[in-house]
Amino acid sequence: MKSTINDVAARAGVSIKTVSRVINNEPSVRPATRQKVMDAVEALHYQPNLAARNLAGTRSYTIALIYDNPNAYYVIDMQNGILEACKARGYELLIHPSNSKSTNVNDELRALVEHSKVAGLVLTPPFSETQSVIDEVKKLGLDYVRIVSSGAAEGDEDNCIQVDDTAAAFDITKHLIENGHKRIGFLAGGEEHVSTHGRLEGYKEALQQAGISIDPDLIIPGEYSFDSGVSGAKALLEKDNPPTAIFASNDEMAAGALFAARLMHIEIPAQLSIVGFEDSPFSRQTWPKLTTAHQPNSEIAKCAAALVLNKARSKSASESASANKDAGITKKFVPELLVRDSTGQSPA
Amino acid sequence: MKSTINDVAARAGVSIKTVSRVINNEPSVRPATRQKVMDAVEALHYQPNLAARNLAGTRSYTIALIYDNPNAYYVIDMQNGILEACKARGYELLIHPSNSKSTNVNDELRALVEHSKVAGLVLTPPFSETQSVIDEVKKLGLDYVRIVSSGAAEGDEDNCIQVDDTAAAFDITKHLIENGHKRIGFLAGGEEHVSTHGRLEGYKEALQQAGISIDPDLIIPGEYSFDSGVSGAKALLEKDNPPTAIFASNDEMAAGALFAARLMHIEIPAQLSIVGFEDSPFSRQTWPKLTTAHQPNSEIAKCAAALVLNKARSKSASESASANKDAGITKKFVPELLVRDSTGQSPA
DNA sequence: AAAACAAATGACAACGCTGTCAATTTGGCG
DNA sequence: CGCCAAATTGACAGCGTTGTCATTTGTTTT
Repeated sequence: MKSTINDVAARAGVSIKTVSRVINNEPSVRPATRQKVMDAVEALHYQPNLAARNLAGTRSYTIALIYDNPNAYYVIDMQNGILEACKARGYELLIHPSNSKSTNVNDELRALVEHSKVAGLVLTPPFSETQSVIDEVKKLGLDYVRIVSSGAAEGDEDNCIQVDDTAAAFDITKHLIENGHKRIGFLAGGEEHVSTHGRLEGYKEALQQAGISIDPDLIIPGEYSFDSGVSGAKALLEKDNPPTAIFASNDEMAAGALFAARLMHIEIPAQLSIVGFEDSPFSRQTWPKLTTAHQPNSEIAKCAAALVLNKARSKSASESASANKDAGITKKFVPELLVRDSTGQSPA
Repeated sequence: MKSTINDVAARAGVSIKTVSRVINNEPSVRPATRQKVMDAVEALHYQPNLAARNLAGTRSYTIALIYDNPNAYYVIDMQNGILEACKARGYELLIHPSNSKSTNVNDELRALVEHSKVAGLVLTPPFSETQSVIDEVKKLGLDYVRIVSSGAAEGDEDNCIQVDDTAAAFDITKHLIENGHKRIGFLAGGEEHVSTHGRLEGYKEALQQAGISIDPDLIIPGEYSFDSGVSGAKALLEKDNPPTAIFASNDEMAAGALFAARLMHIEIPAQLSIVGFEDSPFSRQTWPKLTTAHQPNSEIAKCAAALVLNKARSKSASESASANKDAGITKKFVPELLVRDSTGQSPA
């Protein structure tokens, strides 16, 4: 049967409290004793019982992921990353999908906290960028980490994992410019996302640096959806002086743009280059495969979770090495350019 | 602060044990007493503490979802459905993604059960259709529900939620036939999935019933992927006597088929009809939108979870109404034909 | 070498609930 | 009315941890 802390204590010849100290990495345990205990833990394959810990302790061993995102790929990636971090530290994950339209997120948050003791929260866009949600989380006194587009980190950098959309968009645009493109269309994502603005910013910066003037006519507002990509690209391509390249704000839109181009019998990439953003499976389910910026969602989530876990832990009175605590946690990601088959030289 | 069972007991003027009886729906509580307690529960917004329950009780209030499926849409749908059922009954969900290639699922199962007391399991394809996994689950004495294609339910119907792929495939094919199609290509999914065979079966039955002979040349083996859809459709359309309609075994393949057709400048649905299966977001991200069979994954998952929860509960010694226990749980689903824009009259 | 202090360890009571079993109440019946 | 079985209720001991605080052991200091 499963072994308990008593078994370990007996085997190591110490009290259960000492075992508790060792497995919680508390100070005031002699190295020799610590070793004895760890050996016993090893031998018995001991794993602390989560229910007991949650019940007895002041701190909890559960974190929650709150999301409201229609993009299944994104959610799954996030989840997997967080799960990985949790598993490594013996925490449990509570999944909480939420619909910001039909329910009041703040109420849900409160209920969540009251019902299950939760150690911390991982917030993803759009919640992570919504002030009222952030305020509520703070009010509840919860540890949290927000996964946000760089612009939304403000004075809260300690609690953010940032994605530098601007830098990545800059790189993508630069790639197009280096391929001789001078007229580059931009399909913007939803206004409410901070990333939308960041990506546009990067696009503009790259053009400016290359001395190419910005043509507002080539910037089409839209949403992060396939349909929006289709209509945006159409609008662009039906112009008198159409662009030779299109920067779609995400892969889904790029797929739509690709489709629109195909409908108009435009060859990709010979006559038109198209880029996406995110490196979601979408970008591999098109023909040709999309040039895009790889956004390591799973890794991002893993870092976010690790950060929350550290926060929760450091609250517990005694903490040994709080110095290099956050070692190995990247707090700022720059999606990397991934050149595939949808971009090429500008047709002169 | 959060109220406990003691608060409720005090307010209702009974012992905590009686409160426990009421919230667990145990018999032997006088209606009047029950009411008093329920009023107190109501007034105090009492919610039983999960950690305490898990620790104290013999049964657990956690079920697990084990999956190994690359289709993010599918997984999210499943998850949401299960989560809904869990929330309704006060259970918690443990998510366990697994990779059958890199790890041994059976070991993972064992670890899962030993570590966290788990009340039951929801298994999805391909695990739900893998004998060795099923055997292990049984050996561990776990309650489980398998979500399977009808063919795989065998003598285990009590533990299965079935999806009748054959019936749905029959309906889809019939729809094509009714539109005058006589040469219908079939793009098959992965051999290892039971659904693949079921769908092919339905296709054949419909043809036979319509008196159309089955042309093996029109049945192309493949996988449930976009690329497979592209190449399969190409193979079909490059034939001397190409089909006028293509039945792709899922939406992803259908999207691929659509793309291949587009590349060959074939108009959809004027020159060629294409159908998918599943009604995943894929089917709405194509142009034209796909005719498909709606597979209510979220609902299926919800039923599966409800069933597991019932199993787990009925084990607990005292159960009042075990008669109509499974009321409202559908155990067999037939995906429903959804006619959209990718199918039309056969040219000719 | 003893006193004084700090570090390491342990005993024991929670945590909020369920399970067991004993105590009490109820209702039916002679 | 009183007695007995059945139905209802309650007292209390865990479940496997952590937190508190007392105790023991080790290390300085003088």
